Amino acid sequence: MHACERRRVVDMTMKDGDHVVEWNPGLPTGEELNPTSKSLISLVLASGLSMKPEPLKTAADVSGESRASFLDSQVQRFSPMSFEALPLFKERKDAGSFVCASEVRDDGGGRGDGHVGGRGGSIATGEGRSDARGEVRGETRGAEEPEIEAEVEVGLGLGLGSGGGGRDNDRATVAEKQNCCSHSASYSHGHGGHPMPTVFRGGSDGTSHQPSEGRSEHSSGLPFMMNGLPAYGSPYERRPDSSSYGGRGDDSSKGGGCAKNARKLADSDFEDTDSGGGPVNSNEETNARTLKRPRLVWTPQLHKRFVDAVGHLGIKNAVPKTIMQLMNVEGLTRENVASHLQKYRLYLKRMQGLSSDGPPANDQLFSSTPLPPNLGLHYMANQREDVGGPSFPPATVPPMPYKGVGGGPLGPAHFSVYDRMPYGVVNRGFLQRPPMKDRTEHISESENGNHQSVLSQNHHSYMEKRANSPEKRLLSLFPTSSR
DNA sequence: GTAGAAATAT
DNA sequence: CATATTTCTA
Repeated sequence: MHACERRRVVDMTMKDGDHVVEWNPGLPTGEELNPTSKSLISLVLASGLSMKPEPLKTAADVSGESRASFLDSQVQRFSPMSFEALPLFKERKDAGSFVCASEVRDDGGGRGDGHVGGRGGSIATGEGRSDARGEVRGETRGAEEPEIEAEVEVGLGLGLGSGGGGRDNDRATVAEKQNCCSHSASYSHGHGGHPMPTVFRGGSDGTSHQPSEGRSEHSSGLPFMMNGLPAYGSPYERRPDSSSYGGRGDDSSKGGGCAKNARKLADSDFEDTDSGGGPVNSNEETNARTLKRPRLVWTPQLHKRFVDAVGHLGIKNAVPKTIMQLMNVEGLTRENVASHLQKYRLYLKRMQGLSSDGPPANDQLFSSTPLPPNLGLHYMANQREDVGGPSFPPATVPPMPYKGVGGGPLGPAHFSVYDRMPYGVVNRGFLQRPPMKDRTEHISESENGNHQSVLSQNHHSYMEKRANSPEKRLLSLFPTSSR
C-alpha cells in the first residue's frame, strides 16, 4: 500500500517541482510508516519527508519487520475501526484532489445471484494540480484535512460489500483495486446498505465545495441504491494529464492547456476555509464569486447509470430531478442531469430521425450504451402505475432489485478512468425489470448483447400522443463495435 | 421551484 | 468543435 503512496509522492515531486511541501501534511511520518516500507524510501525522499532514513537491515530485521507489518496490516484491515475512522462523510476540500470514483455493484441483500457483472469499478484518479493556487492553499489550508485523500476515497468508494454474491470475479477486481490504489478498503463493511457517500468534488480546480446543494438529500429521503447499486462515487474525476476537459477519452487534441483550467477557479476555496478562523487567505481578491463547479465528465459508467435511470423511470417520468435521485450519484446536480438529458433526448430524436442510414453518430458515449428497452413505451402504457401495480412507484425510487445489469460476460472486469473509455463495450442495459403488469410488448434482448434491439421514439411523441403506437420505432444500435 | 431550451463557456 | 454549464422562460 505504501508503495502507491510513495509513487504518488514522487509523481508530485516530479510534476510540481518543489511543491511537495503541500503534501507533507498528508504524508506519513517516519513513525507512521511501517518498517518495511520505510526501508524502501530513498534517502533523498526520506529527507524530503522529514523522516530519517532507515539504517541498513539485516535479514533478521527484515524478516521480523515484515511479520510485524503484516500483522499490522491485518489488524488494520479487519478492524472496523479503521473504516470508521476514515473521514467517510467528511467533505474534502483539499487540494490535489485525488478523485476516485468507483462503482461497485453490491447486492446488499443476500441475493445470491446478484451478479456483479464484470463491472469492476472505475477508479478515477487525478493528481494534484499545480495551479498557482496550490501553494497558497498549502499554506492557508487550515489545520484540518491533512491527509491525503486518495486512498481514503478509493477505499470508501469501493463498496466491496457484496457479501454473499461475491464471485471470484469480484475478488479479482478488488484485488486489482487494492493494488493500484493502495489500501483501501474493501472490507465488506457492514454499513448495512448505506450509500457510501464518497463525496468530494474533484478538485481539479479545487472547486471542492461540496455537493452542498441539491444532492445531500439523497442520503436522506431516498432509497440508498438504485438497482442495488450503492451510491455512486463522485463523478468528478480528473484525467491524468491530458488536461483536456472533454469527456472524450481520446487524444487531447482539442485540449486546452491545463492553464485554462487554472483560470478563475483559482479561488474557490474560500467558502470552505470554514470556521477554523484560519487567517483567510489572500484569495479575497481572486474571489471571483465564480465558484464554478468542476466540469462533469460523463463517463460511460455514469452515462449508463443515467440511462438506467431513465429507463427505469420511463421517458415520461424521466425528469432531471428524478433521474438524479435515481442515479444516486454523489455530487451530481440536477443541472448536470438536465443538461445530459437534454442532450440525450436530442440523441434519441436524431436516432429515430435517421434510423436507417444514420451517420456514424459520433456519440460514442450514447451509442455505446444501449437504450433501455423500455424507454417510453411501456411506461406510457403503464401510466396508471400506482394502480394495482407491484411495479414502480411513480416518483419514488423503487428499491428495485437490480440484478446483474451490465454484468455477465460483457462488462469489463475492471475499469479505470485512466483506461481508454470502453466505448465499444455494450453493456446490456436495464434488464430484469420487474414484471410490468400489463406490459403488452416485450422487447427481447439478444442474449449475446451484441445487437441490441432498442425501442425508441421521438420524445415529443411520448409526451403528446403516448397512447398510439405508430410512433414506435425499433432501432437497433450498431453492433458492438468494440474499439 | 422545476423542466426544457437556448446561450455561453471551456 | 463537442460537450458541459449557465441563463432564461414557461
